[in-house]
Amino acid sequence: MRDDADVSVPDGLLVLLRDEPKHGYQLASDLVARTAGRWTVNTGQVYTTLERLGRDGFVTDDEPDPADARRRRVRLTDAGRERARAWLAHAPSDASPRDELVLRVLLSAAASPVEALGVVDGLRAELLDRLRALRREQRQGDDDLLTRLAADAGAVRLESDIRWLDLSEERLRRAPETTTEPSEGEHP
Amino acid sequence: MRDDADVSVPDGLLVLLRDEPKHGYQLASDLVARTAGRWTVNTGQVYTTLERLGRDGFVTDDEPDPADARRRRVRLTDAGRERARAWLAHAPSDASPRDELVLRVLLSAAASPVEALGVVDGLRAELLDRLRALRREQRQGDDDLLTRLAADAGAVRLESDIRWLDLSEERLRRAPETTTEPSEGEHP
DNA sequence: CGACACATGTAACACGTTACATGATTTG
DNA sequence: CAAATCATGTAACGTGTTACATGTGTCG
Repeated sequence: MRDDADVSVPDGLLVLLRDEPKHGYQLASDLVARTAGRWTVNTGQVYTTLERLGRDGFVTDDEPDPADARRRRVRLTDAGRERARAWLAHAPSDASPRDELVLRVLLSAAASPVEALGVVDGLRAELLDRLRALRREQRQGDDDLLTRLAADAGAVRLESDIRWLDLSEERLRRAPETTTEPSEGEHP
Repeated sequence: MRDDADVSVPDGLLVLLRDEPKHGYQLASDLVARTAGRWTVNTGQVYTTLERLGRDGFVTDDEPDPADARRRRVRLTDAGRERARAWLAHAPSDASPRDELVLRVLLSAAASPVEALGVVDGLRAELLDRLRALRREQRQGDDDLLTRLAADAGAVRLESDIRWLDLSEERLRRAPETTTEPSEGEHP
């Protein structure tokens, strides 16, 4: 079960553990470091997640270092290593069925295409603002590969969301007939 | 609290309730109908969500229809109507910090840019396959505004993900020095 | 010493998913 | 009548978030 689920923290931790056994606190800071600060986790969550990963056989406790019993290192099992590999290899299954932005437009378009045009306008204005702000920041050219990759992702995502809103506006204008359809059939 | 959270089901239900008071089962089917089948909810979840929305003052029970006591209609409060309006008006806060695809590339790039190139290749191949499949389906031209909007969203998203992977590949090729940095400073 | 980073947890809650349990009503 | 649909729920679990509680080590 949970074959096609795309879950972040557990899989992220497993990927980090491929290097070497680590302890919880280190995993939390590595996660921040390796995502250019994009991804922060509450340290506590790391421990509960590790506990579940242990229960499910993806990690085990490493032999404790007698000189430093304070830290509890955890290492990958074979199953854990395989899961990390598979997670890296396969794209998230979801081709945006449940995208928050899309939902807003679809739900308002179903009720009233005219209202939906207003919603599209508002959303696009907001996204354009964000894109401008992001471009301003990026002009500083603060290096670091990871930071650049993440910044690219943000910009590309914003651009494509805006492009989709443009497309949607066109479609909404073109077919604004009575696609209203308030509910079902007034109920039996 | 929960000011900037972007949650789907509760807000989606509130939007659907703007039309008129509805009961749980109807909300579940409306949700499917109004998202062109992209968004399905288990009926049970609707009821637990409605209970929480009621507790938080966003919906209340409508006066029961004595002729049809079987169905329990729920209607928006003023707070609920305002929350629905605000949800429609504002874009999801998150400019992709926690995007599943981005995470895969960042985490593998942090460990080894060379490995990351392989990851990028694999992910792109998969996304290209999906895009081709989606294009094949779309060629049928099965009308319906909502379906088209959702299909556009899927295609635009896939295209932009692929574009980002292209960009990332370039960056990874350009700076493949020793960005390895296994962990921190070998711990104190 | 006192502040701060290191390190490991627990508790409570929100949200989402799957799987059931239980009936009433409609319709073939 | 039997099956499908309508309708309302509960249970168990996974995941994520925030907020604490509790210590140890280091360093100014």
